[in-house]
Order: sequence, then C-alpha cells, then structure tokens
Amino acid sequence: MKLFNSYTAKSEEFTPIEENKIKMYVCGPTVYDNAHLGHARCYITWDVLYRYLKFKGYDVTYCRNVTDVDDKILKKADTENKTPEEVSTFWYKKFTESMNALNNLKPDIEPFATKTLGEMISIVKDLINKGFAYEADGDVYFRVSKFPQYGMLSKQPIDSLVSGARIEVGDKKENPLDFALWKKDEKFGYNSPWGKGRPGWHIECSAMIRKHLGKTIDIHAGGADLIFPHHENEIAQSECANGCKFVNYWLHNGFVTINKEKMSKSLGNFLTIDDLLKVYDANTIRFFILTNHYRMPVEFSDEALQSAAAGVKRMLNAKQTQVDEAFDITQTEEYKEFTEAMDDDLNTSKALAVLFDLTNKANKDVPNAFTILYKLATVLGFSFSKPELSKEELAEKLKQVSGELGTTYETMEEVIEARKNARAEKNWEIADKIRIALDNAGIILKDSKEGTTWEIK
RNA sequence: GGCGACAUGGCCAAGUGGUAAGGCAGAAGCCUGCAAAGCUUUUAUUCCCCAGUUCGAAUCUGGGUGUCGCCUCCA
Repeated sequence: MKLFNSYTAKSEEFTPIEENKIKMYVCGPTVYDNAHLGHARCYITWDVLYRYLKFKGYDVTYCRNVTDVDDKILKKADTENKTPEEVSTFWYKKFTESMNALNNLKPDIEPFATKTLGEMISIVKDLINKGFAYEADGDVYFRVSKFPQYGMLSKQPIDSLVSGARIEVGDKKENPLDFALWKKDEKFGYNSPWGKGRPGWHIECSAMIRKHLGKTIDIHAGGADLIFPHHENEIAQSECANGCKFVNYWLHNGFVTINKEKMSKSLGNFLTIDDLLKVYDANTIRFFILTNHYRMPVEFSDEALQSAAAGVKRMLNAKQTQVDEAFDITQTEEYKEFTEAMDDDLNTSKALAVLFDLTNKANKDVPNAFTILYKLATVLGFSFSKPELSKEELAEKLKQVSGELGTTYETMEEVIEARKNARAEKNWEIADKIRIALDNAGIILKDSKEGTTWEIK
C-alpha cells in the first residue's frame, strides 16, 4: 500500500514498524465549539483509513486526542461563567455525538490533555535538561536553533521563518522562532516545576503519543493546516526528548472550501455538522467527501451535496439480497480493483467507481454482487440501514395523508390497501391522489409485480 | 516576499507517457394505468494558454495566465 508522506513529499510504500501492527495518531479537536464540515472531512478521511487498514488485516491502534486545555476554552469559560471543565465536557459530548452521527468509528484511545499532564511535564523537564528548552519567568520555550531539522516537514527554509516570525513586545523568547512548551498561568494553571501554568498546545500531542503509542509511531495524520507550526513543533520536541524518529508517515488532508475560501472558525464561514445533518444524511456527507481525493481541496456547495445525495442514494438503493457473510470476497475482481484503488494513497474516488459497478451488477441480479457491494461499502463507512420512522412520526404522516384525502387511516397497510382497491377498479384518480398525498408526506410508493412497498424519501 | 498545491465535458471528479473511469444533471427508449425504482442507449477527437522533448503527452520540460493554501489560532 502506498501513502503520500508529507515529510518526504513522496508517495511511499507503507511498512509498519512492527509487522502487522499499526500505531496511528490523529490530531483531535479542541473542545470549545461545534464541529464543522472541515472537521467532518478530516475525521471521515482518517476513519476510512482506519477502517481500511483493519479491513486489510492490520492490528491498528487508533489514537485521537481531545484538547481540553486551551486559551479558547478558558475564554469561553470566562464569558459563560463556567469552569473550563464544564465547557470542555459539554463540547466533547457534542463532538462525540457528531462523530457518531457521521458513522465514524470510535478511536481505540481518546486521551485527554488534562489527563496527560504528568507526561508533558516529564518531556519538558527532559528537554530542559538536554538543553533543548529553557525557562523564562514561568514560561518554558523550545530552543529551535538546537534542532537543525526544524522546517523539514513544512519545507520552510529556517531563515524565511525567522524573518516572517512575529516578535511581540516584551517577549521572553531568546529567538522569535522558539515556541512555548509551558505557559505561566496563575489563574487556571496546574502545578509544575516552573510554577503554576498550562502546557503549550504542541506538547500535548507529543505527550499523548508517547504515553499511549510510544516514542516512534507509524502514522500521524491531521489537517494540512497543522503542518506548520503544530506538527513541525511536535517533531522537534519529540525527537529531541526521545532521541529517535517520531513518525514514519505524515498524512495530511486538504480543506473544505466555501466560496473558494477555506472553511474555518476564524473566517466564520463554516457549516456545522449538526446543521448539515438536518438537510443531508451521513452517507451523503461521506460520499461528498470521498468523491474527492483526500489531499485535494473540496468546494462545498448545496449543488454538490445534492449531487452526492442522488449518487449515494443510487448506490445504497441497489437491489438487495441476503448478505452472505461467509462469502470470500477477496477472490473477486471487484475486490481486487477496490483494494488497488485504496492501496494507491486512498483513491476513494476510484474505489467508489467500483462500488457503482457493483450497484449495477446487483440491480441486474449478478450473483454475490450485493454481498460484495455491502462489504466494500462498509469499509468506506457507508451504512445500508434505512432510516426508520418512530411511531409518532408515522402517526403524524398518516394524519397528514388522511387530512389531504379527507379520510382517516390508522396504518400504512390501510392506505396501501385502499390504493390497491382503487387500482383494481381502475380508479386512477383516487389511486394517484393517495400516491401524491403520501409523496407530500415524504413517503414514496413502489409498485412492482410482487406488490406495493413504501419507504421514506 | 518565502514555501506548497491545483486548472479535465453543463456540474463534481479519476487518470501522471500509449490514445479520456465514475457520479450528478440532460436526451431517447424499455418497464409502469400514471409514477417511483430499475434496465438499455446517448453526451469531451479532447484535458487553461504557448513552446519544447518523444514514434506518441491530459500526463514529462520550460514559459505564461488563473485559483487556492501555509508562513498567526485553525481539521
């Protein structure tokens, strides 16, 4: 399998450190606000990688952190008159709900920054002892000049970084490029050898990785905007503290744009996952994301989402047969095409083409086509389960239909029976009226030789 | 200014040296009482522009144009 490694800027054959085992880390959210489409793209992308690696038979440990100590959380706590814990707990819960709603698998490990403080302090101490970091009035900074490889990931010549770096008035840094490992904070801080303070953002990931996965890991993934400075700094800290290679494969996903601009919190041009799910279902959002290669930008538009909705509907509407769990799909041509596509740096677009080929075959009663489709679509995280109406929702719809027809129906069976009778009498006017009333209520009828079935729009 | 990407039909998109996957939308036909779903057929002599390399280029090289991202919190 080939993966594009941002560090070498090359597509490389993937080989895990330990045979058949993969340690994979993804930068998780800072829990202070709603997750948006950009986050959805990131976490769907890496969810697909996780699913696919497992599908290939690897023993994967997927770790995704939760940043629950951060300026933004503190600020929110301040304005809302809550404790930082209350803020982060609330938004972590919301985030988890969004991930579940998107059908993303739960990572094997979801560490919290505040639960990893010991490891962070230990790394910072190490770095100071080794001369890679220095304390300055309660703050601790990383000495970038001590790490010659700084800038390798982001491909930034160090000189240009220096000239571009912001130097703040009264800065305690030796060098403008130096970044904070620990920040003095008398109000919300935690005890440390340097007084009360908080960890810098970058050290959190380094610590959580070392604690839960080890000093060297196979895959580290995240949004492309984290390359600099976040991932660059992680490399510097971890490699200097641990004295060994930090990450073998750096993977980065592209952005979601809207009106050709990056969707982001700071630009305020984002659509939350919550709001999107009110209009489009999880399969549609996933399909929209996966039609593009994960490193390319994806432009959001309602037109694109509607197109995705129509496409995914066709796929998931494929003529279903009983899924044969025992059937070995690995011997099939479609499996081969699918894995070839996915092995090529997650070419999901091509993989989807295989799924559409299978959809066609399933609709033409090709044996096992649906079983293969079902299994491969699941690898990409699509769900074939149809949404179900609650009793109340169904009752509400029946009420609407009855109202439009000027009758009272208690069950769908009654409605279908009434239409069946009308059709038998060739009373097309009544039959159509029923069908249209149902359609207005969001229920679609399907007539076939076997009878009439219904489903939600 | 430094660094890095991208430009393929009406829309989205794969393809990185051998003659343009797939999805959406559109058109025609079959099926249907009419629909829905499905099936069949159909839609780029051409891949931003110019020059070059090559028997051969959407794919490689050089130049240009346009768009985006990172360089500051950001997925």
